[in-house]
Amino acid sequence: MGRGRVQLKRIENKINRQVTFSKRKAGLLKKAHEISVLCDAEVALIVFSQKGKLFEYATDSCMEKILERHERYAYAERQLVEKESEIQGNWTIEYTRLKAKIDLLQRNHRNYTGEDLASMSLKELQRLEQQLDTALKNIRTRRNQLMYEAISELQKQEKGIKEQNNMLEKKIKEKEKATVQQVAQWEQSNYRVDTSFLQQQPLPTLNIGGNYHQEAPELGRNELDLTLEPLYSSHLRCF
Amino acid sequence: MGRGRVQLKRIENKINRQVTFSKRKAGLLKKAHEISVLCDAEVALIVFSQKGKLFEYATDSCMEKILERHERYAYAERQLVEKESEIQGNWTIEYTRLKAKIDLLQRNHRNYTGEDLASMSLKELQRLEQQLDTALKNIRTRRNQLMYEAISELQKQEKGIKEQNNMLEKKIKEKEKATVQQVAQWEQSNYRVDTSFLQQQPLPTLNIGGNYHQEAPELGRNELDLTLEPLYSSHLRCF
DNA sequence: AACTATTTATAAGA
DNA sequence: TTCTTATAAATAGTT
Repeated sequence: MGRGRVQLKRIENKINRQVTFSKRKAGLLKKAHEISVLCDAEVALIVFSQKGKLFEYATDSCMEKILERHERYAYAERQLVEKESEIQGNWTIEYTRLKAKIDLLQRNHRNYTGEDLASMSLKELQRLEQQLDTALKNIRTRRNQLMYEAISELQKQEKGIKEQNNMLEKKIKEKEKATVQQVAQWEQSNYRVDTSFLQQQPLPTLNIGGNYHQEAPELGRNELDLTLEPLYSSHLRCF
Repeated sequence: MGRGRVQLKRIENKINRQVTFSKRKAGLLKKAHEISVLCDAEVALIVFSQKGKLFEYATDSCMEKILERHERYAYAERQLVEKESEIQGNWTIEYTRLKAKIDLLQRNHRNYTGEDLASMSLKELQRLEQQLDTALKNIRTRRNQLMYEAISELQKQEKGIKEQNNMLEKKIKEKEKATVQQVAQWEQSNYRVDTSFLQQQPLPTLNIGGNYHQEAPELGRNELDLTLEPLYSSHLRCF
């Protein structure tokens, strides 16, 4: 259609090519529109010029709809998008729900710390007071229990240490007794003997016996000291 | 191009429409291909027949590449999608954050109601006890204030009513006095007068005077009764 | 699907 | 880019 036959190959002359592109592009868009109207078809036409400029036609000016239809048709990619937006929707709802929950909890918590009482009725205050009173009783009971346990443990440890001490004392006395007897024997049989080494021999045995029991009591002592320290921890104060 | 002129409107004859679609579709695909080759352009053409059948042409048979380029180019829709998925990412983070917050608040709240104390250390228990004690003090102060206000209001109203009563009593006495005098006068001047109606005359005046002040005290009474009712409201117990 | 009269598109030139 | 115009191409109606 024109003054000469056209071979189906790239037009090498740049100007020619551009002009032809312009003309044919118009024709193509026109024909796309025509078939769309005449034949009730859905058409999407996308053209990028060599320079990268975009031209497009879409039936009812709804390119996205047609492209989506195409993707659904050809690649079932649409299902993916739907799934994503569904998740997104759920998240919006969930988000709102969580926010509301936090709001309520925080308001609630403020009341439980004795703040924001102005808006509460006498009835509500009495209810809150009762709840806190109960809570406080539970807490005191639990605290007392813990303290009692700690004291019991201490007493037990004290008793253990005392017993150990008694035992050690007994051993020392026995050793001393034995030593005295031995010295006496030696002195009787041989007057030249040197008794200076006897002051070192019994002591190691005494130390080894002591190590076994001394570590546990020390740990117990530390634990109790910590729990009775002044108050400073505050992860109940996050909000 | 054809034996008759064609109006740009839907071809009503179904057969004609289908035939025309078939012919024009071929022409359109051909022209799309031609411009693509001749002018070195990138073309994507999507056509859905009325029946929903898909026909497509794409330069270098690479539809997806062209569609992606289109989305990137024309609507910056790609950025939108990215932004959305970014929001989605934020939401995941936000969601986790909120969940954690709720968790902490709930654990916290359970402690504040005296539950789940087993896992708390003595130190934590003491801290909690102190907080609840303070809260309870605040709550009791506020409750006492409210009760005091209610009592004051009642006393004020009581005083008002008493004053009113005194005034009314006074009025009645004056009226009686006046009546007695009048009767005495009438009896002096005329012995035939009927005095039976005099027992009804002053009473209406007394009732009218009373209405003005009696409504307010009644309201005050109800308010106090309500606020002192037994505890049953429980929107502090949502979780 | 093929034919063909006609319309339409467009290459080349201005 | 646009207009003109000669001509190729497309296609409506027909077979």
